Amino acid sequence: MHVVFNEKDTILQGVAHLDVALSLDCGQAFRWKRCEDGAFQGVAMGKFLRITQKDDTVTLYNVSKEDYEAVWKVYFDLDRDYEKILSSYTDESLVKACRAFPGIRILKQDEWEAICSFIISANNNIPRIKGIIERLCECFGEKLENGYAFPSAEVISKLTVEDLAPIRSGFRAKYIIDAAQKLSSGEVDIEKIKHLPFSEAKAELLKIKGVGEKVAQCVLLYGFGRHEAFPVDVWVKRILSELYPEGFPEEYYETQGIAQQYLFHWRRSSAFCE
DNA sequence: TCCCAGGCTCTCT
DNA sequence: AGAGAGCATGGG
Repeated sequence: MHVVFNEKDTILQGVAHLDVALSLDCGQAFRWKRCEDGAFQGVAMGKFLRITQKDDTVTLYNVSKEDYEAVWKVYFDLDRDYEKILSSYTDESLVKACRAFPGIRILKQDEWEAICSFIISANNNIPRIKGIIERLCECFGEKLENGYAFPSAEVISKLTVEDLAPIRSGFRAKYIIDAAQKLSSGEVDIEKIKHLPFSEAKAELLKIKGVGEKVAQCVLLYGFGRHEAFPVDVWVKRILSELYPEGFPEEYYETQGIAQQYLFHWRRSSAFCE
């Protein structure tokens, strides 16, 4: 991959294993919108981004070299060798899933945003998750030039369940507030979690109300970049019972979160029945 | 009207 | 330890 910085934009040429649309809209992040012209726009890491892709050329508009290096290169996981990872998958179903939707990358999202987003995801569907998060940002996030930042844990920690009524998150409101309070008080420490072994990191997240096994796995995968995390929702549960009744192959442990994302998207799509 | 959704908490065995 | 009810909301 070749990266070009012109006066305004950052352009990636010869990109391999990156499908921007698929990665931004496969159920791991909830704040991206597809524009009528096919571009994607959204806010992540406190910054607005407009991004387009044509074949193996990706353009990040109004992105400086500094922002690319510090933010978006990390967010899109561009330093990881997906060719190497995907080619290590020899399992028949997994190969099918990867071939059906090549280019999905595991986004490295903000840790707090991932915690909050996946608390909201509990017993919920993706369109409604997006709506709740959008209202959360519009009501309590900092206004940017384009859109709103994700509100900080500090801001949310001072709110009540009644304050959150406008976002219509239902029974999850009390969990959002509990998470914000535990994070802003330091009872749950993101910096500490980053350096803990997997099971201990998960145990820290489980201290938050509304965070159970599945949400914790999602947070570790999408917020902390822990690719050994393996979230099991209803779709992955179907995959496991249908295709891996003896359990998911252990040989893929280190990257099983990536495998899981391909399988999740494949099982939800019509391609699965073909 | 019913069922389902990237589940969790609480309670009862 | 494991099973089951209840939970807010809205789309199909």
